[in-house]
Amino acid sequence: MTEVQLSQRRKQVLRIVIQEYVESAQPVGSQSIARKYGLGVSAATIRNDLAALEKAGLLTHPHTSAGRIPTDGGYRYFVANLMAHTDLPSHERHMIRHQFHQSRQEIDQWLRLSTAVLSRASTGAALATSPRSMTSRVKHLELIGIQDTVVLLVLVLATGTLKQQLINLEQPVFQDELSRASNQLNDEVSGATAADLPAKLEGFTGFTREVGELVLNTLRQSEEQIADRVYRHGLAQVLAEPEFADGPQVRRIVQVFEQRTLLQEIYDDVMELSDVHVMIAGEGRFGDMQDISLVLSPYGVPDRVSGLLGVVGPMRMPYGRTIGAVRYVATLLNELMHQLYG
Amino acid sequence: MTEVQLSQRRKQVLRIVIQEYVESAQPVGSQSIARKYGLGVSAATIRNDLAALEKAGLLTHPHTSAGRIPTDGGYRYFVANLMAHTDLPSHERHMIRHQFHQSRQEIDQWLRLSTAVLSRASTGAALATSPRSMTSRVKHLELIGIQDTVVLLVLVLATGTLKQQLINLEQPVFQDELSRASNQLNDEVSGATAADLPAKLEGFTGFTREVGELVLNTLRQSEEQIADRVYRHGLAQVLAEPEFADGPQVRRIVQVFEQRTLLQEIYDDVMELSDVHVMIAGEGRFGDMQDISLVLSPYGVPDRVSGLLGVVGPMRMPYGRTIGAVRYVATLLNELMHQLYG
DNA sequence: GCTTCGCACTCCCGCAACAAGAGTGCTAAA
DNA sequence: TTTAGCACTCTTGTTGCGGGAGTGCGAAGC
Repeated sequence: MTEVQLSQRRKQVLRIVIQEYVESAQPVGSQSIARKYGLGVSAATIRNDLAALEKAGLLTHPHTSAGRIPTDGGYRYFVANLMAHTDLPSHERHMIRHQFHQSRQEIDQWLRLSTAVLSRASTGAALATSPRSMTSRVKHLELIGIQDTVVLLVLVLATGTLKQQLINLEQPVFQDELSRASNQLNDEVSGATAADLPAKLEGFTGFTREVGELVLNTLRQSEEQIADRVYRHGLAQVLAEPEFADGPQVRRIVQVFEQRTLLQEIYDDVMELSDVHVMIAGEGRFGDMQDISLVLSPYGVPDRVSGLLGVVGPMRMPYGRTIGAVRYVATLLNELMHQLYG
Repeated sequence: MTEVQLSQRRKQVLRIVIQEYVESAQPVGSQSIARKYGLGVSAATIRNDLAALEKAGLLTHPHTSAGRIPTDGGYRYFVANLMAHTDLPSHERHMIRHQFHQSRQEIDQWLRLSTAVLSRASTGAALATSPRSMTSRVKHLELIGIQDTVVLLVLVLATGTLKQQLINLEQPVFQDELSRASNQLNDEVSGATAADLPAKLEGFTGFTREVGELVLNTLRQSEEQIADRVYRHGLAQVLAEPEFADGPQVRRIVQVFEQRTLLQEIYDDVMELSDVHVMIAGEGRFGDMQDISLVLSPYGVPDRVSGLLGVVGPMRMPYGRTIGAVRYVATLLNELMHQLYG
């Protein structure tokens, strides 16, 4: 992407337009800029600057005689070059950290809390996926009889993730047979990955073999799917923003918020950088995301577990603050995960 | 609640008004009724009936010269006395049943599917809670070392539900000590309820005792909280309904949809009857539920597990069809749960 | 007593006209 | 390159005016 060259003042003007528009949601005109921010030049000069910025594709105006509003490109330029990288204020950071240490020590709780915190600290709605294990390695398995012909297979992965799977049988199986099978399998299977497993299962037949195949399936599945569970919070808040006042817009953002496939698709992009990733209006790659921005970050422990978390909100978003919040929560989760999977 | 006495024709008129309004979302007037449904009387007569129904509090009109629309009370009367109890058409029932049998045999999957099916079969958004165990009885426990000082406690309840809990230790503990503790505890603890447990823990000290206390806590917690997890689906669809075109209404329904506390509060009401429960505009007991109706049903196995599932949508809702759908899905879940916990 | 007819009345809705206001774009001068 | 001036454009809010749908009511009919 070849960036446009802009004079200092024009950058300043662009920064002001975005700042004002983010605050007020109203198009901003040359006069109000000249009045509010004494740039040492007159409104007419600013008008010229605005026209230039518009020609460069960074601003637009909804109709001939309205003020300017930023385009997708304007926001991108702002985020890439102009934005002040503001960390969350320290008292907020402390409060958040405190909440995390108060919560029960569980991944589930942490992610719930993360989305709650993130949506509160931004103007958007927060999303998080449960972490995916990169190298699914079996730690332990357990077979538990629920009914005569119903058995629950519990699989503990090396990362501490639990997988469960019900097994419906034709014939009743008794607990001692279950124990035998699970002992046999535990000896072979523990420490195995999806790649190792088929070889190790060679020797087994019958029920034991059957269970082994199930373990293999579950293992493969857990490596493929990234968003076993999606945590969401704060949709009501983002719907209060004026850009989502009309029907079609509401449906757009709700769809983005509800669709799990989207996260699946974005996952690889975000994972490549290990930092916060801003996606404005779908970046041309995703369909119906007019006026919607995502601020996403990976979290986890390299080569062990990783997930996605972030904010979905209007394009007119306080990016500095939002990015700061997402980054801070991701860092916090990284710390916690590190303690687990160090 | 003392019900009003209505002539046959007036009941018929009320039924028509509701039916038409549910379809069109437009106020319905005397002429269109007379034209479309030849009741053998003129528009003027219907006008009198409408006036009477309005006096009885079953109808209202938004302004002097508009047609009539049903009130909360009108819908309640309709649901209680007038509604045709329509089952889902049999091909839909078959399709749904088929989907359930295709899905992986897991409670999690079933509930996801239930909400997907319900929102598709109604005009609303679907909700379901994970089932609560009525008598939480420990079946088995497992202690798994994740890191030197981090242990994962896995608890399998008699119902097949899994509970997990991380334990952070001061001192490293080795796997053989974990095995010893879990063997000791399994002997004592399996089959125990929250009531039995304290007595059984008397003999233990140190690490083993500590874990025992955690088990007790987890057990108690699982009996208290009803909505460990809430499944949701189809919000986008319900937001397409015309009554949710404006901002405040949207926020209202999104809040109802997102709030878990609401389900907590309604739970007991719905559990008392074992059938579908219709709540129109909050029934005066809940605050901000203008124009919103809930159709909820309990599901589960008596005295073993129970959860809640249903639809939230506009008050202007095809109640017959929706109730039929909720009832059918609940029945299906009951069957499946029965196979597990029968 | 219920039903019907006729008719005046009310209120919403859409449309057009209009004025005010905000902001632009352009030209010419500093 | 900046500035001042000015005409132009477009939105927004207000007002006024039919048209239409539906009501409410009195009087007549069954």
